[in-house]
Amino acid sequence: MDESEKSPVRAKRADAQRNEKALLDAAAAVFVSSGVDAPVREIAAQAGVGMGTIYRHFPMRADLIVAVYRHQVDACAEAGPGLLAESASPYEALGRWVDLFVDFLVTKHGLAVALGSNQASFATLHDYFIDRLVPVCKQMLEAAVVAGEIRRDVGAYELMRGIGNLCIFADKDSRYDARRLVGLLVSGLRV
Amino acid sequence: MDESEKSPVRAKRADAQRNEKALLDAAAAVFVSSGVDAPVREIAAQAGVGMGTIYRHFPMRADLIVAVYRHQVDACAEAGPGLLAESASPYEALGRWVDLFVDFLVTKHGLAVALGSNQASFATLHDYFIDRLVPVCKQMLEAAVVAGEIRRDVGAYELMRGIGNLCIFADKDSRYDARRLVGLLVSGLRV
DNA sequence: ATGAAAGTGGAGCATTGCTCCGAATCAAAT
DNA sequence: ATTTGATTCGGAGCAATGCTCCACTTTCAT
Repeated sequence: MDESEKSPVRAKRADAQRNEKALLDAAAAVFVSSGVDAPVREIAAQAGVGMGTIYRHFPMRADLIVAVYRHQVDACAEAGPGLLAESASPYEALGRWVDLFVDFLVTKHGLAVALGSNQASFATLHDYFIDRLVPVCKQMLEAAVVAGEIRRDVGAYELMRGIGNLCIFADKDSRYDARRLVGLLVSGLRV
Repeated sequence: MDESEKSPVRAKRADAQRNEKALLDAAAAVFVSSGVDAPVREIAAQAGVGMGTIYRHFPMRADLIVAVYRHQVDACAEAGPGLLAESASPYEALGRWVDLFVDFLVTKHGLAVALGSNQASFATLHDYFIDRLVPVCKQMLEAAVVAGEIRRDVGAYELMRGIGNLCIFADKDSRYDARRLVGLLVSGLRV
């Protein structure tokens, strides 16, 4: 996967590359302060570009969100096999992996909502999370089933959606602890 | 609590009463077809009144939502003690009561989101649900704890919020079954 | 019947998502 | 260095929506 030389198409213009970088940085900053549902204008202003430029580089809001969080999602996905290998049991590995995911989600204001929403503008985001994380989750789930630790009738997709949902608005209410409830949900998996 | 005769203040004008009724009916209909987050203009149009009239009767969106669903929430709250009395165990009663709540929530498009959101405009809604349902839930939870059926470290408020969250977007994705996941969450309560 | 109080309607402002196209910029060719 | 065609940019402008404000209308006690 070499990004630097694509023979068929001409490389992107220098200013376009600069702007894309600026946009990514700006979005990351704004997402932290105002959540992933911050106004497009705010991100554009922070990056010092016009709105047209945002839509040119990231046609849908989800494209920008994915670009900003891709690394962290990948890291979470890649942590799965390691946990499975080094944990005392598949169930324990699953629990630790889920904690990773929850910690990621609850610190990204508004991300869990966007994830659950089936709006067309968020399709890319939804799909990226699903494509990347569901297979890992599925693997851990199956290992735990084989080990006889959990029930076999819960799918990885459904579990991930449930965890995502439990993280919605978790940052807005001090009386609500998403980690604790996700823990409850996961212990509900036990045979 | 007699609504029909309030001595000190003059009774509401006849046209105002008519409009309030029309608004309630219109809102109920629109909530079914377009969800509780339907545009205010749509509800006004359906009721055949101006927008000013909506805001006069129901200053915040939550007021209208509460007015529409008050009966059903009350019914759910009142079903609690009966279930506790007639079920084989407190835990079973809790499970059945939670099913009632979930069935109510998943059929009201967008309600679960509004419930979880801590926006000021939804404060009344949030508070009404909490005031009405948390005490009932707490009672069942405590009974189940006393019976030694569930762990004692989960609060009623947190559980209700978790259930509400699991119902978010439940109507938008056929691969996701809120009832099943709530069931999982509740079985996670077991000691 | 009448006038004050209560209620109404919808124009209008603010916010936000998104499109569109003339202007600005870039890079290849000369 | 200049030209020139392609690429990219910027932000005005449109549409949707929440909410306010107040001149006008309706009701009702007198």
